[in-house]
Amino acid sequence: MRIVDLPEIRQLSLFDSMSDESFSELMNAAYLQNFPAQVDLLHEGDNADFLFFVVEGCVELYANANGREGVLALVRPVGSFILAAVLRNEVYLMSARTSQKSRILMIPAQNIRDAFKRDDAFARAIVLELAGYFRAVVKEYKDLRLRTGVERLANRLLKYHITQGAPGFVQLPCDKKTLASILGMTPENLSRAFGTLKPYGVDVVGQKVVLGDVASLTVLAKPNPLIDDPST
Amino acid sequence: MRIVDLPEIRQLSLFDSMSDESFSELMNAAYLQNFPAQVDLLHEGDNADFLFFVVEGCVELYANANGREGVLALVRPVGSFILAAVLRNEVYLMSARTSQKSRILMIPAQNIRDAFKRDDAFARAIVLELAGYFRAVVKEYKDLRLRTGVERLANRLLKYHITQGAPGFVQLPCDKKTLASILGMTPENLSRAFGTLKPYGVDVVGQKVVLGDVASLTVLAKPNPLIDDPST
DNA sequence: CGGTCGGTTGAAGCTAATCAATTAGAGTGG
DNA sequence: CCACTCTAATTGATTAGCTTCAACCGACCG
Repeated sequence: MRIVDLPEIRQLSLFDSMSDESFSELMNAAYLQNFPAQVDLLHEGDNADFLFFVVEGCVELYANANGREGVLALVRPVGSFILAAVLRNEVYLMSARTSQKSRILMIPAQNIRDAFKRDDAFARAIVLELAGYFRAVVKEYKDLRLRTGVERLANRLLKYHITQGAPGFVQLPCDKKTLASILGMTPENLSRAFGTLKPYGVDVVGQKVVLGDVASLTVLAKPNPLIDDPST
Repeated sequence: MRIVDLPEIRQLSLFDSMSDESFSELMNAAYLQNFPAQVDLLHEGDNADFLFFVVEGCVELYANANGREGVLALVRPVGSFILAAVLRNEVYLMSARTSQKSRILMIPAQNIRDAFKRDDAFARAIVLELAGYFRAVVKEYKDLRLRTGVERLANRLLKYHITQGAPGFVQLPCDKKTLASILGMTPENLSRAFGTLKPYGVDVVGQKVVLGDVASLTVLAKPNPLIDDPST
């Protein structure tokens, strides 16, 4: 948990143009810690004291209001979270908890802000990172605004299908309760949505899903690159 | 419509740390144009050829999918839009149209990207701008996920009430059809939501709203700084 | 006038959330 | 190996929230 030059961190687009000294300095101030599942790492409203990276495992970003809770995103290796709050030195807008046993890298926010002020290449890398984040949230927002629950599920399955690359097969990234929350619905509703998709060749066993008729599922889902493509 | 040193643009946090030469160069390449209401300025999926600023008037950002349309945001003077797409040199995720007669500043995307590469202060200003955008969308997303239509309307009214600073009075920023879409509901539903709020002292006449009992409206709305505060 | 447009109201239906009950699975300990 | 437990997941019944369709109202405008 000291001066670790984790190659997977060093090679992130955020850091790969950074000088060795600057990067070492950041890493010397950082903490690498293992957490069990279901540990709260930070809570919305807290001051942004650290920038986080998921090195291993999985983290849920979630939020509460009016007695309701919603999972906004899953972060998997190697992804960062709450960069915007750190840079603006404001409070977190989302809470974060480990959803599995996870290894988390924590960099003090002040060190990030110092590096941002000092290192021009780092500042530029942050721009592209933030712009990507921004576009990702806009897509999530459009997904929620413009689609029904069944459509969101269908498109999510097709997205996993493409990224996982196994023809006709999809592995869900989490339990169904969490998936439901990510998709903005209740577990009951997700269960019924899977039922609705059965005639389109979707068969679910635990976290494994068989897509028996991708063509007809695609007709139903009407995937839209401006919502579903991770790259655009 | 040539080399205009619009002071309101020059003083934006995006540009105020930029050198005079760089700023002039940007402005020399830019176009300042007047548009009537209901003109489409750009469409989602188009290449990001320009960065836009609303100098006067108002612009709606909206998106379509699955036969539905939703207004995602209103941009008023002096605000920019689609900065993320320009920086990443990708396609727009949202469409934009004038909702009133508007004066629009258009800066070619390539000039923005050049300035970003060349000017360190500009790159840093962009970071803070993008981080603010990101947080704004996250708030919109939470608003939609965690609140009912009536709650969204109540909180929006309270937000306008604060920003407009007139005790007990609110001026709606657009017609009700557009407001409904911004709030993620149908015009009919918005009309009924206003009806629901009547017992809480909300009286609507055209685009003017009287808040007769801010206290009880606040109890209903349960405003949350992590969703409603523009500053955080 | 008639026409259009923004807005409202009513009725019906759909989507999704809630509540309640049950089933299925994954450990645990005897 | 079998109960026992705990949780995830499903299913059914009900309700809430919202949309849709249709009719209607009033203001503004030719």
